[in-house]
Amino acid sequence: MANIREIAEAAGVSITTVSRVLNGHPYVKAEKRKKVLDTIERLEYARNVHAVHLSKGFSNMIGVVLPTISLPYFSELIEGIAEEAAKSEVHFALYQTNYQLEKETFALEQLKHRQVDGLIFCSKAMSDEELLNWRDTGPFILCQDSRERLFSTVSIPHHEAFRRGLDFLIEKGHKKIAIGLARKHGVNSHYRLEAYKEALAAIGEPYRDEWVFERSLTIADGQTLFSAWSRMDDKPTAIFVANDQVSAGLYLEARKHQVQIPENLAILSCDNQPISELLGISTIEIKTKEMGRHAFRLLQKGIRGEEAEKKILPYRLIERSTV
Amino acid sequence: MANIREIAEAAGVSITTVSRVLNGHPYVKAEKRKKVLDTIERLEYARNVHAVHLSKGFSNMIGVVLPTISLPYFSELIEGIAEEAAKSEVHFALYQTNYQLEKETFALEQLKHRQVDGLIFCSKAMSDEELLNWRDTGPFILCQDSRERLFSTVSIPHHEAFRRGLDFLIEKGHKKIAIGLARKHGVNSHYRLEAYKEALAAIGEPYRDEWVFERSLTIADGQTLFSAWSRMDDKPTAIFVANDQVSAGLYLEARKHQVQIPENLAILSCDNQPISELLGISTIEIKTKEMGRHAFRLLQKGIRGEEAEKKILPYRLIERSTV
DNA sequence: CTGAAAGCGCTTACAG
DNA sequence: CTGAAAGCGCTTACAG
Repeated sequence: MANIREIAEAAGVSITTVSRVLNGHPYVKAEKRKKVLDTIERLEYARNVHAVHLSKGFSNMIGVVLPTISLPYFSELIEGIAEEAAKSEVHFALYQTNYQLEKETFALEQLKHRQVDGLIFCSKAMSDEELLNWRDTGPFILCQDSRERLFSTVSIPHHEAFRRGLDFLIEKGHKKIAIGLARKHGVNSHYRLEAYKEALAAIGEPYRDEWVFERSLTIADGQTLFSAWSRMDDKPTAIFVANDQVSAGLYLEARKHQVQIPENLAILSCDNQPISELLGISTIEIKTKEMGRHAFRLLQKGIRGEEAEKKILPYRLIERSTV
Repeated sequence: MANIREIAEAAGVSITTVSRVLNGHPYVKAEKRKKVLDTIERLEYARNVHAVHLSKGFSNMIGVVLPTISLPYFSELIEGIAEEAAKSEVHFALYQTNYQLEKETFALEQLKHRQVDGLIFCSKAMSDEELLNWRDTGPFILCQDSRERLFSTVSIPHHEAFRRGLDFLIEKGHKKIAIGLARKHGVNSHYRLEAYKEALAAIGEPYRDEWVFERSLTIADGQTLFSAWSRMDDKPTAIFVANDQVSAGLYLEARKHQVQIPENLAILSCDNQPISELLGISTIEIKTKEMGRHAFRLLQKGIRGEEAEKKILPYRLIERSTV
C-alpha cells in the first residue's frame, strides 16, 4: 500500500501539498492539485486513518452503550443514531452490556484510551453517582431521564408519562392496577414506581408489592406475566407494562386462554412499536428514532465542549382496543 | 493526559521498558515492572490506541455491513458476532446500508483505509462479481450462500432448505403455493426462486409470476401480503415467506379477517424467531446467533491470511399449527 | 501558493 | 534483562 510520501514523490510535490489536497485545503495551484489527484487514483492510494487519528487527536468514532441490541426499542434508537452519524461521517462501535457493570466500565475505559471520541448510554446499570466519577474521562450523554444536572440527557419525562398512563386507566374505571417494570433498579423504573405510588395514593388504593412485576422486557416475559396473573387469587383488572414486546406476549397469551381483553384484563404499554399497532394494543408513543438522532447531536455538542443540556421529548397516549 | 514518555521518566526507566510491561512481555525485572505499574496507576495513564494502531498496522476492529438493524434476524446475527468479538477483545463498527450500493462501497473503502481489519457482510446488494474486484482490499466474509469459491461464507444451504419447506407444503396436499421473497435480486432470493420453480415442476404446476411476492421483510409487509392475497380471484392455498416477521403480519391480519389458518390459508416461514413460537407459526429454524459466531471466527481466519472456507449450518423444519 | 521539519504516541528490531 | 533509535503515516505551525 502506497503512503503519502510515495504519492508526493510520484507527483513531484511535497508531502505537505499532498496532505493539503487530501484535506481539501485551499491554496494549492489547480495544476498541482490535479497531478496529486491523478497520482492518488493511479496508485490506488488510501489514507491510513490511524495516522490521521494519531495526528489529529480524535477519531470521529463514538461508542454506543446498551444492554442488548435485540429489543426493538434499542435497535430503533441505534437507527436514529446511525442516521445522524452517517451525515457527519462518524462511525460508531457498539458496546453490549447486558446491564453488567464491568461491561459499562469497559466502554468508559475505551473512552479513556481514546478509542472513541464520546459515548452514548442508551440505558445503564451504573448509578449516576458512580458515573459522575468518569466525568473527566471524556464526553458522554444519556438517553435517560437523569436528575443529575451535570449530565446531558435526552428522554421523555418518564415520571409524567407513566403517570399519564395510570390516570388514563383510572379514568377508565380501573382501581386494581398492576405494573411491569423493565428492571428493578433502573432509573426509569424508579420514576415509574414513584408515579405508580402517587397514582395509587390519589385514588386511595394500597400499594402492593406483588402487583409490581420486574424484569419485564421481552415477549417471553409477557407470557410469563400472564401466567403469574392467572394464578393470582386477587387479580388486577389492568396491567401497565414497560414496552410493547411485553404487552404483545401478555395479550396473545391472554387471548390464547380465552381471557377477554379489555373486559377481563386491560393492557397498556409504552413505545408504540409496529407490533402494538398490529395487535391493537393501547400504548404511550415514544419517538425512539428521533431520540437517537437527538442523542447523537447532543454528544457532538459535548465533544465540542459545550455545556450539559437536557432535551425533553414529547410522548403521546394512543388509544386502541386493549383498555 | 500522560503519555508513555512521562511514565518512563516518572518511573525512572526507558520507554521500551514501559512498553514491555504494557504489552505483558517477559524479561522485565519484577521490581521495575511494579514501579511502572504503580506509576501508571498513579498518573492514571491510558495508552493512546491510535498510536498503537499506527505502530502495529491493525486495529482489532471489524466492520459489520447490513441493510438494517431493526429486523430481528439481523439483530440476532449481530448478537452472535458481538459475543464472539468480545471474547477476542475486538470491536466492531456498524455499516447500515439499506441495500444501497454506495453504502456498501463506503464500507469497503473503510476497509481500504484500514479503519477496520475486516468486514462481515450480513446481506448485500452488490453482486458477487463486483465484490470480487475488492478482493485485494482486505479480508471479508459473507453470511450468505455464495457459489463463488473465493469467498468465505457461512449460511444454511438456502436452496435445499427452501425446497424442504416447499416439499413439506406439498406433502400436506398443497399445490397452489405462493412465496414471499425478501428482495427481488438477492442471492438468497435467487436460490429460493430456483427451488420454487423446481418444486412446481415436480408436481406439474405452472409457475405464475403473480404468486411471487417481493420486498417481504417486515410485519407491515406481511399485512400488505394478506391484502394482496385476499384480493386475488384465484387464491393460493399456502404461502411460504422469507421470515417470521412477515408470517406474523400475515397471520394476524388473516385472523383479524376471520380467515381460518391453516384451513383457508397455510403459512410457513423461516428463522424461528420468538414471535413464531408465540403465534404457533410453522417455520424453518435457522440458528442465527450461531451463524454470527461462526461469521466472526471465519473472518478472524481471513485476517490471519487463511484460505477461503464455506461453513454450512444446519436448519430444521418446525411444525406448529399454521400448515 | 509551497515545502522542510517537528510532532502525534506508540512498537520493535538491534545491540549490549 | 535493558535502552537508544528508527519507524509507523499522517498534520500543521512556521518560514518563505
